[in-house]
Amino acid sequence: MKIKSKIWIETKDGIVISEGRIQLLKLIEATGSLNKAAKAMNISYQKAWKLVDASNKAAKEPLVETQIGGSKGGGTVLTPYGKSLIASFEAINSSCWEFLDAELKKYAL
Amino acid sequence: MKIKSKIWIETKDGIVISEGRIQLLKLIEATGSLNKAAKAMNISYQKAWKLVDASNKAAKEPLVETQIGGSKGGGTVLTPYGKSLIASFEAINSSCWEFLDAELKKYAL
DNA sequence: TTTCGTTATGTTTGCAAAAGTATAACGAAA
DNA sequence: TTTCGTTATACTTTTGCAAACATAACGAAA
Repeated sequence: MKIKSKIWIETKDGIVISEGRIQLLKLIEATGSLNKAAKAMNISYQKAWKLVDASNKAAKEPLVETQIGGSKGGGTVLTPYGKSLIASFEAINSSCWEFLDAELKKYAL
Repeated sequence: MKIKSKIWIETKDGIVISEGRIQLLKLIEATGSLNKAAKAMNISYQKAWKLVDASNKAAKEPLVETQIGGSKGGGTVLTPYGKSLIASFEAINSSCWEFLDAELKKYAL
């Protein structure tokens, strides 16, 4: 008997961050490229782009900044705001798991 | 900026209970019939039946008991275990919401 | 033994979400 | 001014899953 949860943060403009998007953002941070991050996650570039675009539009300020063209083709990097969102979300998420496990123990099911 | 969550309880045999199933179980309790509960929820009987069957199989003991045939055709009623699961789940769920709201306030996003 | 409303289950259909395909735009460096 | 890897976006195809459809089983009561 296990209790599970999925949490996410949203505004009136849509979902800002969720478990799946966290993974993508971390890979962007690691690779400096949305294209490479998508490949590492085994999802299409198009899907990855839509996720990031939706998060950027839902948040009060962008989580990533992109650059098109150049000798290296371009790239995507996290903004300081994006980095802080990841950290906060992960902290809340793991404390939520702890909380729920403790709650479940209160009941004899 | 709002934080949202979905929680559910599962065993190795599958999902025992979740937000959607709670609603169905409550309507079964109110109507005494899976068929009527499905109609009230505007879902097909087949879908409702699958949900209830999956819950029954995943839990250590059934949440509902069904009767086939008879002058009234049959019916479905909650077991005491089913009733206690509903109560526990709802208590955990609302305390989880409170917890997450409080957590979010800790971070300036 | 016929009727009726229910549970139980298999089969088919439809559709929306996901995946795949294609292509344009970009700009630093050689 | 050509090349290259990237971002950005439109269009088409696939496919997984939910809904719809169909039907059997059941048993108390008339």
